[in-house]
Amino acid sequence: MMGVMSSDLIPRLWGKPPAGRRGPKPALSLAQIVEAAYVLADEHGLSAVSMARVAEEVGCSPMALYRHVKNKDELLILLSDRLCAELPEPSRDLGWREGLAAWMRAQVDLALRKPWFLDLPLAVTLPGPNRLAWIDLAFYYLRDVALPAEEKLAIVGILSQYTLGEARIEVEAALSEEDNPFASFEQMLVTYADPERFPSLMASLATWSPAAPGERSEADNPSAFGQGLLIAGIEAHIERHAGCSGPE
Amino acid sequence: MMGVMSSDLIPRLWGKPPAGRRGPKPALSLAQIVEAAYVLADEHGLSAVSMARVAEEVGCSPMALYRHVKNKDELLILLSDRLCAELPEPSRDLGWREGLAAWMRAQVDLALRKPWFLDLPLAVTLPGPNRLAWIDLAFYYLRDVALPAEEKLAIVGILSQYTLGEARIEVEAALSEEDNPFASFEQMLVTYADPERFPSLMASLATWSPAAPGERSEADNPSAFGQGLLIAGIEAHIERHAGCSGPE
DNA sequence: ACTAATTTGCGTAACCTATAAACAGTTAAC
DNA sequence: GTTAACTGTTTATAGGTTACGCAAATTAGT
Repeated sequence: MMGVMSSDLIPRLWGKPPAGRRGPKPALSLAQIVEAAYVLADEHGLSAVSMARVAEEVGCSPMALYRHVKNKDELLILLSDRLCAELPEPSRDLGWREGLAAWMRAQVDLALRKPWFLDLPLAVTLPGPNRLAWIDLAFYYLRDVALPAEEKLAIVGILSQYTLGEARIEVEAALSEEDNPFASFEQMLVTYADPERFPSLMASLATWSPAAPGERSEADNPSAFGQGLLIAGIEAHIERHAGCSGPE
Repeated sequence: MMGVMSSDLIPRLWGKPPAGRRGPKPALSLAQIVEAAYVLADEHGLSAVSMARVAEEVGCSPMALYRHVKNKDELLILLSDRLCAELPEPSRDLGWREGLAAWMRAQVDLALRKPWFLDLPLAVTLPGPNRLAWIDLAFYYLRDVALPAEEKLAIVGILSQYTLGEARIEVEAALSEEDNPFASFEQMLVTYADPERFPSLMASLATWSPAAPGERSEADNPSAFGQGLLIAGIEAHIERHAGCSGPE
């Protein structure tokens, strides 16, 4: 009957100690499989990570992988947690503002270093040990901020999501070097944007100088704006709830 | 050699008038294909949207579709813009705060009505006419806010991204009715969370009462917190830049 | 106008991928 | 030893996509 929960993903994420093993010794280990996928993604992009290719790499039949992983999506979740192990921890001597900013930047930098990360179909990835350690770091920076755990969790979630978007923009910009990341967006606008159809948008954009190539509008860090906005929001929220930090 | 740009996606998104057609009259129209995909997704979920199934629906061979869309991903982009046509426009008599809140809520509500929306592999979807109209609405609410167009664009992007995450949470919660959306997250924590390994996280979570089922912690709107945070951030940014709204 | 070149729409065949199902060999527990 | 639990393989099916071929329609050349 196996009243097992819908997913053994969690034990697999955490390298569950194999229970009462009865059958033959496994020739493959999960770590080995994930590592093979990692190397493949790193060297040939995420598209090279097919079950067949991974199997070939570890020397087994493609279907053998399914004894260790429920399906390809699960392998990719494991892969994404594996990637989190590559995040370099910023200094712990930072205030929550600078700390979180560095925390975000490290993630964008990782995406720049491993662009295939953004090809992962993430959605609602359940964090594994490595990602959870990264979240723990965010909580470290927030340690002196007087907010309930659930709000901190929500904040970390929002920052993560923003970071992902920022990473996408920067990676795309880096790939089409010298080319504006909004190139296709701009082209679309100039070709089809109809002031009658999109009046508010066009009115606002009318005052926009599209930033000459090679020149950065604000600082040399285009993500500064979004980051600042989010940090400001957190600040405002903290101040607003400064007095009511008593229990209940 | 056809120095054609990498993508004819844009013309396709905008229902490009077919130029100097030379060959036989098309038996299929793009709109017809997208509509078939839309109906399939609506009735049987996104997994029912396979090239073969769509082709069957419009009465042609699977490969015929490739004369109208580059690949399945492009079909899905068209589909996602088609879905944006279903967004009901909130009242225009709202301040920017309330307007943007309603704008976000409408998107979450759409996701609740069409859960398959969240299965779309979106990433960096280039907006089509319908989505652009929706963005225009956001700019309408921001019309009296004195910020440069690029900052407004960044804000809208951040709100969109947050909304998507919020939608995911609410949809998941609605699917596992009565069940905590963080069920697996919580289970993972109680099983594996090690205070030595994740000290900051566990310290913060130690003061967390996991909210009894059926009870909502804050208001009956769990998204209030994130929305409030973002709106507060925007407010703070506006105030900070209140005086320097002059040109350059 | 008539033909030929060209361009376009669609189908067939073939390949790769993911994965379900059935199978076979292995080992520990009884 | 028998059995149950487990590992990996073989086989089969469905879906996405490329290569290619034929037919239709439009344009050019005469």
